[in-house]
Amino acid sequence: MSDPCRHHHSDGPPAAAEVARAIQEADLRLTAEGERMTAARLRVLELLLTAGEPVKAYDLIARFGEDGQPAKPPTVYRALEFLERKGLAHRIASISAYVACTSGSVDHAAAFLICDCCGATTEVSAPVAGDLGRAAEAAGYAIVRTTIEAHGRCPACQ
Amino acid sequence: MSDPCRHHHSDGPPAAAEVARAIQEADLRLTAEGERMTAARLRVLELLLTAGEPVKAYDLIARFGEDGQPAKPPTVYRALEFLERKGLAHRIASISAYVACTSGSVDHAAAFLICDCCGATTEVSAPVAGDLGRAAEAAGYAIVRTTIEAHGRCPACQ
DNA sequence: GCCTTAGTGTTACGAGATAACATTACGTTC
DNA sequence: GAACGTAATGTTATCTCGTAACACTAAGGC
Repeated sequence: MSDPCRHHHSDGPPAAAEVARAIQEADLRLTAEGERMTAARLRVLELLLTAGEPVKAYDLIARFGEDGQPAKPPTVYRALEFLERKGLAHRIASISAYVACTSGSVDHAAAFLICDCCGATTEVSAPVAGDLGRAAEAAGYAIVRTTIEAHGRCPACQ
Repeated sequence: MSDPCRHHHSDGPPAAAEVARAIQEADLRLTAEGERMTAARLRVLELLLTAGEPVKAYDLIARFGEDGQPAKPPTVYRALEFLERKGLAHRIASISAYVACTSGSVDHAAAFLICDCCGATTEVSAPVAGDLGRAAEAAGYAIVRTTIEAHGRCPACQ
């Protein structure tokens, strides 16, 4: 947010019911895959979902304890690593922040539109077969994962 | 480099003559734009060009002095900020590293193919009018800058 | 019950980046 | 060519981000 505006007009955090539903869905899926939704993972996912926008790791650490007690960094970083591996969260490298995944598909390449004004972030699907895929093919690269982030202004901030 | 291979087979650092030519070119262009190619900026650009691949900021700091004396962090970070602003270098967010620009065009969006095996990095032009541009348009975003990085294996490492 | 493995707790530290302020070099104007 | 304003640098300190290492605990398989 190089030039942040004061008027905050994101869609706002999702309702508690939506968060609960997303968590339940994630829980089911993990169980089906033989993975464990532990307390720490659940808490971090909950924080990400509730925020509804990218959150810094140390903000998660600070908000971790229900009683205001912060977590130890490894606790949160481990949970993030797991959630990312499972496609439930993404790291946004250009701002060193993390966001809950809003895409339905499990194994997907993500791309992000990030508003430098209000911080709103939109996840869009990243078709690997597109421009970047063609460039990679031309160069003979075998792509494993991508980081695609566009910064600018959202409709409301223009 | 999550699974680094031992066989190092990048193109190797560019010849001294090439580095010298690139520096001279940059120098001319900056002067024409009324900018100053100061000692610190020159040194950082030289280090980036000589490396021929992404370099961590603290490696630049360590190598900064000709006599082995490190620089102070702000010295290098300021030079990097300047070089990036002038299109002479790029930051690669997904690995927190910096690389000299290998594209001829001055004001360009860059994309990178990064080999997780040998570290070789190829800069390709990032057509903003492509997939990402369409997604942004559909969402009503006005894009200012992009971070596009693909990780995988280069031809030699496959 | 015993064993293996996945996950967590804790301490400490390494790496990445910048804030703040004093000082110096540069080009311009008169 | 002295005075001034601005760009760039020097310096110190600190802040943020992320992980190594090791001890411990919980969960599931046999």
